[in-house]
Amino acid sequence: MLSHNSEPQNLNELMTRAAQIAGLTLGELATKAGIKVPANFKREKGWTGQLLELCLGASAGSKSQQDFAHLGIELKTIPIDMRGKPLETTYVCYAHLTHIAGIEWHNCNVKNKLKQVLWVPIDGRRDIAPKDRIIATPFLWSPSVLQDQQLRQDWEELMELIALGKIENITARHGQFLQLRPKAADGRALTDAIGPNGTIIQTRPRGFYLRKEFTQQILTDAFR
DNA sequence: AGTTGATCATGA
DNA sequence: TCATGATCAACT
Repeated sequence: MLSHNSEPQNLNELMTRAAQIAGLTLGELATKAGIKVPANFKREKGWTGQLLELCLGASAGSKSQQDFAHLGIELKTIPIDMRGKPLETTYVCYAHLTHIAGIEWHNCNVKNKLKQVLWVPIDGRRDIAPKDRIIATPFLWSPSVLQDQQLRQDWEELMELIALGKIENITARHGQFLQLRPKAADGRALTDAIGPNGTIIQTRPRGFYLRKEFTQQILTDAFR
């Protein structure tokens, strides 16, 4: 990175910066940052998110917390098509599969990550070269009472299955708005989980993801 | 191995 | 065509 912007000191500063990148292509933004855009994302899948972290001044290296911890804001890019529809699900956080006693919705990672999100929609159509993909208008979002309830219901259903040792029965088809899917370097990665009868088993690491139907609603509300 | 940033690619 | 399951890279 040639220019990692300083951390925005307040919400106003963050939103001003975000507004200034709207309409730029990833190529134009990358030039400002002094980096090159990959021809495709077959290898650098998280490149766009990292470019935005760089340009908006997200606290780099500070993992397992919000991108702008002092502001309580999480940054998320979301690929959209010409009509503004999400092209991918949205990763939320890693799912802990053991030591889950005492974790409730109100103090869980999913709820905390999504308290306040700065969404940055970006044209993600694959027939457009990454350098030509245009950044749409970023906006701040917090879950509505209904959205919180929707996520909570899915989360509780998934966590109950995990707690009951049924992780291997969970597929991405569970959950209406929040789903659980593999999240690892490859299929060989393993982590501890609760198995049948409370034994510890090894399974593929998982992560929580927002379904497109959920993020579509967020986008619709934001631009309505 | 865990966790962040995500998109890819194949089967249905 | 599309979502699920798999995968890639960086950093700790």
